[in-house]
Amino acid sequence: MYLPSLAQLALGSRLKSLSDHFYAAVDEVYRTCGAGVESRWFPVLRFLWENGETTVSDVAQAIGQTHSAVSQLADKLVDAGLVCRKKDAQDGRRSLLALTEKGRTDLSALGPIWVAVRRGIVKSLGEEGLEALLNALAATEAAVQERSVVDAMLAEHAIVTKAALEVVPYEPALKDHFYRLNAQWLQRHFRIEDVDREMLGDPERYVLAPGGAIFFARLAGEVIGTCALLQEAPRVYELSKMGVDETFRGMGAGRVLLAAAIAEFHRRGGKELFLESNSRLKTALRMYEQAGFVLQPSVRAGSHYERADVYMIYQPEQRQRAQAAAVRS
Amino acid sequence: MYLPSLAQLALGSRLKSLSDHFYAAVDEVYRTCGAGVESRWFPVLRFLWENGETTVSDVAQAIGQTHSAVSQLADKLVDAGLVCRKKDAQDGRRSLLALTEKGRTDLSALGPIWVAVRRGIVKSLGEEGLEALLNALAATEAAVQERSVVDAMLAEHAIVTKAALEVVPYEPALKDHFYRLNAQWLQRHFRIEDVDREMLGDPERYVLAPGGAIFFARLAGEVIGTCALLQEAPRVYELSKMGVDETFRGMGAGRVLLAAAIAEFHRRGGKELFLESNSRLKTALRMYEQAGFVLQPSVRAGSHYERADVYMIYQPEQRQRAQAAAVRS
DNA sequence: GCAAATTACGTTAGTGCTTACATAATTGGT
DNA sequence: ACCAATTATGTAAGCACTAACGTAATTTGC
Repeated sequence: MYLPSLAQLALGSRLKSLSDHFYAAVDEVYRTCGAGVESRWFPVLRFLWENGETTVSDVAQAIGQTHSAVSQLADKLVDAGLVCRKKDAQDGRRSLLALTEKGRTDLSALGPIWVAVRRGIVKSLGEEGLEALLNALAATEAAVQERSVVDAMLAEHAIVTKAALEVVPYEPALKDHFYRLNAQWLQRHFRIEDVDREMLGDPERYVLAPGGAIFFARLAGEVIGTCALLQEAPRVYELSKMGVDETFRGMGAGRVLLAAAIAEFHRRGGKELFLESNSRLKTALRMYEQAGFVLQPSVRAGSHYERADVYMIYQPEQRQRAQAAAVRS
Repeated sequence: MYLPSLAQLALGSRLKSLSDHFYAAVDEVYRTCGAGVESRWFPVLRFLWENGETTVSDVAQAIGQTHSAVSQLADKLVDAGLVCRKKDAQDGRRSLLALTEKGRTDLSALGPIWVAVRRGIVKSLGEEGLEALLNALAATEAAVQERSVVDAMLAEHAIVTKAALEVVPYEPALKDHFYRLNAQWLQRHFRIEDVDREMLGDPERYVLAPGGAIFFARLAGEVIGTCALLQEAPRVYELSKMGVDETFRGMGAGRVLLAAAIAEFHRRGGKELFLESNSRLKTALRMYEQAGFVLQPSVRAGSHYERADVYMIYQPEQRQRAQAAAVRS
């Protein structure tokens, strides 16, 4: 399942999907139990049952839909013989909805089914699971009700766009981010190998001490990406451990981190810069290419990683030549 | 807001409503930020962005929708210039979807907005609130995925319909049900008078101690109805405080409770049993009649209740005579 | 007391998705 | 090698809902 990995970003889709599942589930129960109703009728029917004669708008207001929706649904319920429409004597604009005798008896007969629905949900989600869901829903409904979500998003957008993307060198306070940001893509696409765990857990010892460097990208206070430059041998460096938080991709963090690492490589007078990666990481590979890395025909001899099936070397002149050739053709 | 009060029973509607709210919120943000995309496109676009060229079915599978939905959405994305369709060379049936150059650059530009969306949701729901929501969603998705919800509901339905309706006498653990079940119909049709509140709040003192009895109807573990027998004077009893949970009406709970109370009246050697009620409670009155109560021409003198406008006495012989007369005519 | 604004509702057109069906390409069993 | 099943996709029809509009009734402001 892919959607859950998008977390907050696809809430609408996930909620919709769940909603459809529940409607379908209840409809199936109604059908197999021979009840002549549909799950989407429930809020209206139940409201009428509890409140007696009510206007269309009142129902709409109560169940959080438009009056049109209620009006159209009422048509169906009238067709099904469950509800009747009356004109309000006091106010000629109003149309009063009420259960018919048949509606009332049919709903009474639905009792056991509703009980089964309720208990079935409890059973399959668990007492606490259901409790948690209902609480979360109630809280979310409250937040959404007063537009606070939209406002918060727009406010954050102002903050984020105003904030500059900055690259900062390693400092001990950022140590955990080094692990977190790399674990994210490793777990998603591969698995964390022992050699990763060592280095990610103690970057000062395995990266900085041997003459390497680490950079972090920070945006509006959030650490959203990292990248390491490892010293493999005198004047030979490896670009590695590049990770950008999934939810912050596409903001150029990778590019600026890469640029910072390359600048550092030059600053230290390096003469060879390479990287190992995996062919699955398409976006990353494209970015490496654009930065001046050139794909080598074979894997680097004696790689540290199982997952390495791509070997690139930083050769900006050669890349420019290749690009020029592509344009000419 | 009415829906939340329905808790589990209207999950579909509540989730749908929330889903729409989120879609609308994100769309509003996109619009005010001038992004040329719609919130519903997000899962597809994001998936293509992360995975490059993919088939329609793969996308559909990943985002949990039908291939038709993806196919139709792809049409729109092609119209918008964000996506292109290619035929797969290996497999002529397949239609490969991929971001166009424009699509890729547009999505890159969307980064800050996605960040804002994410952070906005965090801000307005709170760190823990969001965490709770996401966890609950994930758990629910898992449960729903494997049909366990439908199966559980059907299983419960079998249990509920097969379960015998049992009547049990009062015990302290059931005290709160006495209040709950009576408050339900009182609030619906009348209001809770002070005399009610006293008795419902402390049945041991006001019902049992003066020589009365209370019964509960239980179905598959759930307490769904109650009924009290009050001792008015030596050998004179009042039937009162009969309440059946609205969602369990029509299952015969009222009838068995009534029978239990009458049996208890006989067991105690009572010689007069009466009740006071209200003419609005049509179904209840019909039930009383069938059990042997006979409507009296006037209200009982010195009634405790404002709402009493019906006075009935338990006279089974007389009722039989009346019935016989009705048959003869 | 009467026009203007508001309210209540129904209707229409449109959207996003589904199911059902149609079609073309591929795979598999014999 | 060939016909039947399967797979991948597109298309059509339908459903639930919304937004937008129209109409009738009521309220408000002067």
